[in-house]
Amino acid sequence: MEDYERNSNSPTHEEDSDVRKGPWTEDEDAILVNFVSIHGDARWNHIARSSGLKRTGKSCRLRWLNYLRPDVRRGNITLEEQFMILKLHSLWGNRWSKIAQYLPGRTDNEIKNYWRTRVQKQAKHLRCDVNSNLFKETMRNVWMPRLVERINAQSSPTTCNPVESMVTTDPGQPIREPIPLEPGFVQFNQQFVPASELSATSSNSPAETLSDVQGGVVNGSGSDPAGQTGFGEFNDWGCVGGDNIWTDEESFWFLQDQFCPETTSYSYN
DNA sequence: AATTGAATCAACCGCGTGAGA
DNA sequence: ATCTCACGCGGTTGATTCAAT
Repeated sequence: MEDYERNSNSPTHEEDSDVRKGPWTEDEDAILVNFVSIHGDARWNHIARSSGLKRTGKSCRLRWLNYLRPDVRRGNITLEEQFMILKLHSLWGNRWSKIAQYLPGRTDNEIKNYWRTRVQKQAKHLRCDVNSNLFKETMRNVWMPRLVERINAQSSPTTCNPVESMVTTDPGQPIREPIPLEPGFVQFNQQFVPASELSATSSNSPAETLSDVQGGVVNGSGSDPAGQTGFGEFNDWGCVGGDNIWTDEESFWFLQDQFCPETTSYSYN
């Protein structure tokens, strides 16, 4: 028992067979919730031992944080959340837990999964690396403005302000606890976004601020080879429903044309 | 209806870090 | 100053679900 208590991260052989792995049962969940309500969400090895769960402290912690915690949010990632993820990832890279701090109720695991499944899929679609300049430019100049458009479009004037008016230069007023507020951040749709990023410009693209893309054409050229008004719905981007203007394939070729014209040979229908 | 491949997500693993002895 | 331990983070895996054929 002492050995087990000393190092739950490297169990001995006998302990190994005693440690449960895999999906949690409802009973286990109930036990864990009960113990956390008594002991608090710390000292995970202690909770694991004293609860009688044959789980490691690590496993208990993960289950609590990602699933059982009362304030955990489930369901689809909203457009605003997608925007935040893109924005914050462009600042901090794969700092999932840090990004998660700005998305109340979302876990680092969920955000990480979102990035890997949705965002990296788009990179694959574009046949480029997720860290490549092409992909970053696509994100900055097409997808993010497009998300802003969609966020504004879905905002009812009576219930929600357009994005432009949600951006404030006053970082001194925290909206939600326990979102940490860092100097230089601004509020965007009840979230805080680094102010410098909202007005950041790309070296080879037109100035691009949130207000620049208000309900408008993105990426300066605004060229829509199909003579239409938008860039499609990017269904793979988690945008379901709506009236698709472009197919994924058309979007792909458009983006390819924008950023890798030398490699593109195609014709639009 | 059955099969297969892709997508999704919960959970595990290894490593780094910080606190305390 | 060093060691041990617990915790947290990011990467990865594997089971399940979904969609296409």
